[in-house]
Amino acid sequence: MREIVKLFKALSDPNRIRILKMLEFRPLCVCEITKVLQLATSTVSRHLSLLRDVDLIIDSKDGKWVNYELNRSIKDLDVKEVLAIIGTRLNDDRTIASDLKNVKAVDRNVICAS
Amino acid sequence: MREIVKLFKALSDPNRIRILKMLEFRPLCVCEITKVLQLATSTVSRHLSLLRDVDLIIDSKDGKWVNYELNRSIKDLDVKEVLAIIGTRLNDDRTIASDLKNVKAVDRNVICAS
DNA sequence: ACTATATTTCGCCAACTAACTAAATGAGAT
DNA sequence: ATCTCATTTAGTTAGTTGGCGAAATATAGT
Repeated sequence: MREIVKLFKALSDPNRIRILKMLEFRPLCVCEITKVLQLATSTVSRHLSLLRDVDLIIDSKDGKWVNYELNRSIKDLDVKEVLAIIGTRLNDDRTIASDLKNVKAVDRNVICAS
Repeated sequence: MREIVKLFKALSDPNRIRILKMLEFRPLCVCEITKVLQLATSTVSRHLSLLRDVDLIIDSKDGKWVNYELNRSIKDLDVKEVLAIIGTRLNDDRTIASDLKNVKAVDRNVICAS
């Protein structure tokens, strides 16, 4: 019970949904996500650790960057299905579409530390 | 976006999940749910109106009672799928199992106004 | 070792949530 | 009309959440 509630809680924030939809396109580092969402880095980091806590995403170090990506190999059925729901939805949402455009344009080597 | 976030928010509370699982068994009035959850009536009423707001449940008047039941004829795909997820989960959860037992034993004519 | 950059953690504040009690509303029974 | 009971709404309070900036941590390059 506690787990599934935690999962839904993780999904009940627009910025976290935006992050998941961005990660559908490709793995991203914190600063790239920060750039698109226009939030403080610390805020984005907090959102990401929340999403990781419920296994929706996984992280891996890459030099000074931390890459976050959707956890596509998850075994947990709840997470799997919820991720599938998110995947098929919101593609015509204004914000989501705009985010996708921004993600495609973003390059961590150019954008971070600016 | 706002809608799907609202839907997940509605599901991110243990008492609301318990209500949904109880309603899987049969339609219930507010006082029956109140009895099982052991919360103030007003609190339960608020939870129910929240679930109704996102179309997870529907209500119908029956004399002095208001019956709440799962909205099984919903068209919205998100709501439909999420309801299906809830439906196949949590049946072995302690609290949920106990709630089911209590719901089966509850009778509005005996229990309400006690 | 020192600097620069990326990320995380901490402490704070404003907004929201879930609980309660009390008051208001609605509908059946006397 | 009045009474009773089920439910909803309003007002209050404690706890949670999401935002920020500052400080701490980690890693790469000089």
